[in-house]
This record gives sequence, C-alpha cells and structure tokens, in this order.
Amino acid sequence: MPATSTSRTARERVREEMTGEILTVARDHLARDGAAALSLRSIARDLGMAPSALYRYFDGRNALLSALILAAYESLAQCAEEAADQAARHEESDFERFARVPRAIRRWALARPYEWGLIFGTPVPGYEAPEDTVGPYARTAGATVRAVVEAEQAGRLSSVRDTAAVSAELAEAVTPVSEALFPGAPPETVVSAIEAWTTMIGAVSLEVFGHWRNTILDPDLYFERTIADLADSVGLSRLA
Amino acid sequence: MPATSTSRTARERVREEMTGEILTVARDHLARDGAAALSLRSIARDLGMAPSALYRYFDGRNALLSALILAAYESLAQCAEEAADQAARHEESDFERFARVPRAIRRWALARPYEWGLIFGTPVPGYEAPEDTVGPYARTAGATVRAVVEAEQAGRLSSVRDTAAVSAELAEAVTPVSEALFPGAPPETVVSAIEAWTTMIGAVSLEVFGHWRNTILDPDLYFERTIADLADSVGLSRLA
DNA sequence: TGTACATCAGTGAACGCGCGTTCACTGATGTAC
DNA sequence: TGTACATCAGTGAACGCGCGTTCACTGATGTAC
Repeated sequence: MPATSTSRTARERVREEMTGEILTVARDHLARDGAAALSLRSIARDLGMAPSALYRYFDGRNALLSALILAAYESLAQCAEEAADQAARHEESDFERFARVPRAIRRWALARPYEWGLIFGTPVPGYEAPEDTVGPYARTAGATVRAVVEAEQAGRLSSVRDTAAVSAELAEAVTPVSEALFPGAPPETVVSAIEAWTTMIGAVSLEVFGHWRNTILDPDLYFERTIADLADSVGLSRLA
Repeated sequence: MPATSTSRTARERVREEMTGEILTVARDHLARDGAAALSLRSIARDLGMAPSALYRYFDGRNALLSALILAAYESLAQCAEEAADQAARHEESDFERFARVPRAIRRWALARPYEWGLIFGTPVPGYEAPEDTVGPYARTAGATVRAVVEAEQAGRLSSVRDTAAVSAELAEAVTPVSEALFPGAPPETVVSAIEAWTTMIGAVSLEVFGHWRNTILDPDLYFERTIADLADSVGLSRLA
C-alpha cells in the first residue's frame, strides 16, 4: 500500500528531523562547554523537552557522544572529498589541486574547533572511538593525498628531490598506507605523503588549539607556506 | 635565630612534601580518568584525608588543575633542555645533536599521554591557560631548535637545499620566533624550523592520541625517519 | 469510511550519586617572652 | 627552660547542585480489518 509507506516515512521523517535537531543542539553545547561537560539534561532544556525524551533517540549519553564523534568524522571526510572533487574538475597545476584539500580542512577545523578536537585532540578517556570512524578517517586521508597519487600514476612527480631511500623495514612498517592509498607507488612517495599528512594535522591542531598566539602573527600566510613546502617535499610541480 | 629558621623550614618541608603527594595522586587520576573528571573528593579519598583539607594546599579545583598544567609544561621543558644539554656535551654530528631532543620529547609524551594532552590536546573549555606556561613553552621550543641555531651561527647549515625564498610579509609574520630564538638568522631558516616543530608535535600527537593504530606498524622506525627528514629540510648535516 | 488496536513520542516525578565548597571545630606544631 | 599565645593542618558535617537513568503514564499517530 503506497499510503502506508508514505505515512510511515512521514513519521520517520519527523524522527529524523528531531534527531538532527538534537545533534545540532548537542554540537552547540560541545562548542560552548567541551565534550566532557556534555549533558543530556541541558540539551533537553534547550529543546524544551523532558530529559527522558532523549532516550527515544539516543541510548543514553555515551551513545549521543558516539554519534557526535562519528558525525564529526563524516563531516570532515565529506569536506575533504568535496574539495578534492572540485580540484579534479578544475584544470590546474598539480600543486593547486593538492592545495585545495588542506585549505578546506583547515577552514573546517577553524569553524568547528571542538569537533576537530573530537577527532585529533585528547581522546575522551575510558571511551573507545566507534569502529565506524575508520572509514571516514581513511576517506579524509585519501582525499588529502589524491593529487599526489594521481601525479604519481601519471609519472608527473619530480624525482629531482633529494629524498633519502626508504629501508625495507620502514616500507614494511607502512604497508597499510601503501596498500590502501598508494598501490604500486615507491615507498619514498608513501613516506613523504604520510609526513605531509602529519605536518598538516599538526599545523591545524597547533593553530586551532591556540598555540600560535603571539607566535605566528599571520596564520593564513604561514599555512600557505606550509602547503607549498609540503607539495615540494612530496615532489609535486607548481606548473600546469 | 637558627632554631627558628630550621624549624620553620621543617614545617615548610612537610608542606612541600604534602603538596607533592597531592600532585602525584592528581596526576594518577589524570592518567586514569582525564582532566575533565578530575575530582578533589576522589583525590582526598586516595590520600586518606577529608576533601576540605585540600583547600590548605590548593585554592579549589581550578587552582589544582592550573598547577597540573603548569607542572606538565615545566616537566616537558626540563626534559627537552636536559636532552639538549646532553647533546651539547657530546661531540657528535649536528644531526645527532638535533635528533636527541625530539626523541626525548616523544618518550616523555608516550610515558604521560594525558600530560601531553594538557599541553597540546583540546584545551579545557572555559579555562584560560596560566600565563606562566609561556616560559616553559619557549624553553621547550628553544631546546628543540638549539642545534639548528648553533649550526646556523657556525655557518654549518647546508644551503644546497632548495628552500623557496620567504616573502617579506611572511618574515614579518614570524618575527616573534625570529627574535626570540633565531637572532640574525635568515627567515628561510626560521620558517623551516617552525615547520619542523609543527611536524614533530604533529607526529607525537598522532601517535600518542592513537591515530597510528593499524596504520604505522613500527612507530619507532617511522619517527626516526621523520627526524631525519626534518634535519634535512632544515639544512643540518649528518656528518660529524 | 469507521472502528479497535498497536505503536510510538513525550511527560513528569522520582531514584541515588558524586561533586565543590563552606564552616565551626580540634589538636598539634611553632613562636615570643 | 617554661609558659601563654598564635599559627596552621586537618576533621566532619552540612549545603545545594546538576547529573544520568528508570518508570508508569498520557495522548497522538499510524495500522488492520
């Protein structure tokens, strides 16, 4: 019966809306008070409903926190992938295409410092991150290095860079990344890319967590320089 | 009167001991439950005393937390400076002397993940870091780049590296670092050093916060590689 | 279309808990003469 | 050396609070015939 399915989805639509509203309010509280202070009662208060009502939507405080964490991972992954897709659509230099993703990630993080903290900050203690974060995490990393992978496959990575050879042991230690993101690429490329990832995360974290106050006066400018140096270290050309 | 002064310091010595014990227990709790869950009552319970007794030593929960944060900063600074001092005493290559400090910092962090988190993790919300952290933070950074500064002053930094020129604006944006740590050095050196710092913090954070599970199978090996690449990027020679 | 029933969202009272902080106090340790 | 007093560490009861979670309930929305 079509009537049945449409009306059931009507109920479900309302449910999804309500779930979204709860998550939105929860995110606001997260931004204001941090993850540890997240309180079902105060979220319910903001929504104008009884605390117990939230149990219709989330199986307690921990479940809500898990949902927030997962949502943060997925939001970041989507942001990074959108930037990479957009880059792929433009006819630009390898460098320009690479640069778009770190820029997008940084913007995402500056707009949502506490969600960034859920992913890359101090882990909430006694709390195991949900398994489902592995996927979005990998997608974010994949989007970040996509321009490198493509340039590598097209033979466009400059080999003039003075990268030291990677030992067999190190290549082995890094196989999960090689296999997932760099099939067939030389280990030197893989290692440089991981280091670029590390530097990017570090640069964003230091900025977002406030460590550049009175130290780096123009974070935009500095981040651009970081991106440029990362591209160099990975062998990406600035030419179109 | 000598009797007076010795007996007064006797009382003060006990006081200092007690203060130290409280901080130790607090650090244990921090490691077990995280900063947000730090509780005066449970610390007092562990010490076998009344909660109110803690107010003789710390002016409430926030003050205790501040003391923990400050202690973490100072412990890290001391660790880094000791490593740098030790390096200065050895006749080694510039590279070896540089490498000692990141290694020490990483070891410190792995042994005290939550204290690392107090410094480089998500800031405790609604909580301004005490001003006194500026000093130890600068000391840590200074120790990290000491080998670079010395090599630069001795004219031993290799200039063959293909570092792009730093614009006047970027040099300006970075003056606090130049003035505090690199008097007279070219801005290219300063910027490379800041990037090395960023990468090191990023690498340690990613590892300490658990992001290398199933990704980097041998973190020791990978970190050594990171150090080597940082030294290269900054122009340090591996020769003695 | 109408009726009987099932499903589900949301209420509101209640539970037990651990928390930070205060206060008046006791008793030991140090100080002054 | 002895005595009167001040300082200080630590006690224990009490406060008010906000929390997560449970439970029996009401009433609206959807379902089956």
